[in-house]
Amino acid sequence: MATPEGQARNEEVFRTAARLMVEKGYGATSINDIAQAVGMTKAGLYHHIRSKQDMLFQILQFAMKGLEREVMEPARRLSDPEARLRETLRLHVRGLFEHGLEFTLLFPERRHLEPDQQEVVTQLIENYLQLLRETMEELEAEGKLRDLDIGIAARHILQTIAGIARWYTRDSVPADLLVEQTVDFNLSAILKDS
Amino acid sequence: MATPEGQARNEEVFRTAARLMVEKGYGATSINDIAQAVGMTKAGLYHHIRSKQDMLFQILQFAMKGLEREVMEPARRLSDPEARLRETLRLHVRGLFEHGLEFTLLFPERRHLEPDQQEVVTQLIENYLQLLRETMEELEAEGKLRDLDIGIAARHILQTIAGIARWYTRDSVPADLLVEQTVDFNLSAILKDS
DNA sequence: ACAGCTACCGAACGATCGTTAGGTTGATTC
DNA sequence: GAATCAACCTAACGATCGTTCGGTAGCTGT
Repeated sequence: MATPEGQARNEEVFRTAARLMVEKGYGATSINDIAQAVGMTKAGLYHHIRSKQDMLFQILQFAMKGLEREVMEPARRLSDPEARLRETLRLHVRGLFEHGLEFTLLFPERRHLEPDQQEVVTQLIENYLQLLRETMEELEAEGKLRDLDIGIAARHILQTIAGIARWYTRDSVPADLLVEQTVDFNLSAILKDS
Repeated sequence: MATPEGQARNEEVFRTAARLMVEKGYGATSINDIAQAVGMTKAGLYHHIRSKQDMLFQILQFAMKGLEREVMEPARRLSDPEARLRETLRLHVRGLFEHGLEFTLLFPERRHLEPDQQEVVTQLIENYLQLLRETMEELEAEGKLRDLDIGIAARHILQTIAGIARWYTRDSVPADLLVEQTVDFNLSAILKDS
């Protein structure tokens, strides 16, 4: 893994594994499947990974860190809560198929991890929900929010966006339209009409 | 299966299998797991089922038919589109943990079925989406709908509701509040404010 | 030229997988 | 009371699972 091309190969392994797991599920994706997809034997794969379970952990961490880096961090720089929320949703939908954000679909598969690993992953998603809730609280203080339960609304917003990766195909709908529609759907749901 | 208690046992097998599959995923739920959970050997299980794959098919069909019977059919009896949509969402959330509607969480696992079985299951969900779309078209004709893409909105609505079964626990939020909040969230998202 | 290291491989490990064959039990039917 | 049948069982099938062991080819620094 020290050499550049070694690191590239390593990344290819994890990326391929993540893609297969999204397609077929963690349990249904065998080590052999992954090895064949990158053109080696399963014994060879173990030069790159510690175990199948650890690989899932790495992938989930990678996905969640991507969410943090590409969505939450840039959005947090906006002080106006409405602009921040809009930017959060926009970046999230926009980047769903970049930076490995689509691998967040594997989030439910965290049940295959050890309890303490599960907690790490759960905490990362909890951070995202917390960002949504805090922003909604600010909106409420400004009198812009509808009368609603912030915790439930945050879950619903996350569901609509994360769920896109389940049904969306590039040719069904233009990406720009999808982004616009999804942002508007969620903002209309929680903001008072102005 | 002819005797009443035999049919009850049969139902217990499928219900237990469905519950385990929701908890652990189809691939991670072994025939042995299911057999032990209902107190028999895996050989004994095969008196009740044709195959593991067929069992998943039966469960998915059962869940989708429940959606049809308990949600779509009663809602369709309402002629006013806004009332119909409200009733659809209310019945869906309300009944999420009854009539086996929570087993719709297994919908993504349809990838483990044969192609023609997959199509049957996909068609049943498509019917639900179609009901949402048709109702929204009526609302649009009445001028009550926001300017939005009906196809995308239908997906988002379904995601919010179906996703509830992933995170909801009875003690986190009162059921009545959940129903009310979810219905309002989605209606606010698509209806013009009156 | 030799040591060391990365990136693999073939072969095998025990465990578990879904599935089947063949048998036993106890209740119901004629 | 013999026959039938549902509802299980034990035992085993071949296949596949994740993982490990003991190599080896090829490059790199000395």
